[in-house]
Amino acid sequence: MTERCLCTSLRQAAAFSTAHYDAVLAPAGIKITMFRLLRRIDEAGCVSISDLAGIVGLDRSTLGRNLRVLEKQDLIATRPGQDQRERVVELTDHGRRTLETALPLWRSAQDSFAALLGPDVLTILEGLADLNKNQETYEGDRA
Amino acid sequence: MTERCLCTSLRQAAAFSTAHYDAVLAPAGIKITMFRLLRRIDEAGCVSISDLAGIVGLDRSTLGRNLRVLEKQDLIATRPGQDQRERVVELTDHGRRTLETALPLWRSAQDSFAALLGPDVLTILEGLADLNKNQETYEGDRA
DNA sequence: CAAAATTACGGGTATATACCCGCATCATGA
DNA sequence: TCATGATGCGGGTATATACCCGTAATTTTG
Repeated sequence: MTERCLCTSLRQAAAFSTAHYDAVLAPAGIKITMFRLLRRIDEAGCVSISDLAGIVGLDRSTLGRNLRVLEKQDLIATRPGQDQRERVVELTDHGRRTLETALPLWRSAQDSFAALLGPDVLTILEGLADLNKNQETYEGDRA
Repeated sequence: MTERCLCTSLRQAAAFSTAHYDAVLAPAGIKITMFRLLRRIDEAGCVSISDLAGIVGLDRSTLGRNLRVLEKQDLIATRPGQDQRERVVELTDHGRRTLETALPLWRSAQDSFAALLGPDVLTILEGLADLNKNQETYEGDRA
């Protein structure tokens, strides 16, 4: 019985949780990763890709590709900003409706997952999310 | 301040931890994902892809692709098994040496990460890894 | 024993992610 | 004002992962 790799445990737990949220969100037609982006874009209103990347803590190019998928599904729209280098992102109507459909589903996934974990684990998990605080420029707000 | 998504927190924590382990393992020329596979293959001695997939809890095709990378780096060798449908995997000498180089590095990554988390979180995290127990056929052994 | 079901694998495709590089565009300072 | 440097973005490529499908081999069963 080799000692468990903490990193591997975390990765597996993340994969498990992702599958759980994805399954619950399925009726809305989006997955947890995309839900997260939509929610952040909704909050931000109208952001550049780089700014959003800072907010969500993703690489800019990663985010760009993810956004292209969302755009193809007509969930978001992008257009050049005042600064012609920027592309500015915002939700479409369809994106807003999708987000509204997804929100109670997310709520339910969140609650059932929290119940599965139990209160102790919950507290810990919230703390875990702050590991990244150093890396990320993003700060203060929670999600 | 929107409520944090537990799934996203977990995913971010996993990403952070992965970066940590990868950085520490870098001198050995492998990442934590590959280290994990090498270690399991070493334990198993000589397994088929499907069996190994069961052990590590990965999709067979995912594992197949990962193994191809390891094979290209001459860390493992594959050959057809007695059952001609199977491909059987084992470490090469280079793979074994790499694993030996990597082990103390992993140890160090594990210790520093554990220290970063603190004992409470540690206990929790070990429990988290068992979330998958249901999904996975894999059982009993730890890593 | 031959037909049918099962199993093992690879390939295609998709998601989610990162890094590096090049090309625009903007901002600055000589 | 205009060269130089910084910034924003996309593309190329790579890793890590999954699902589905087709093909080949084995096992089961009638």
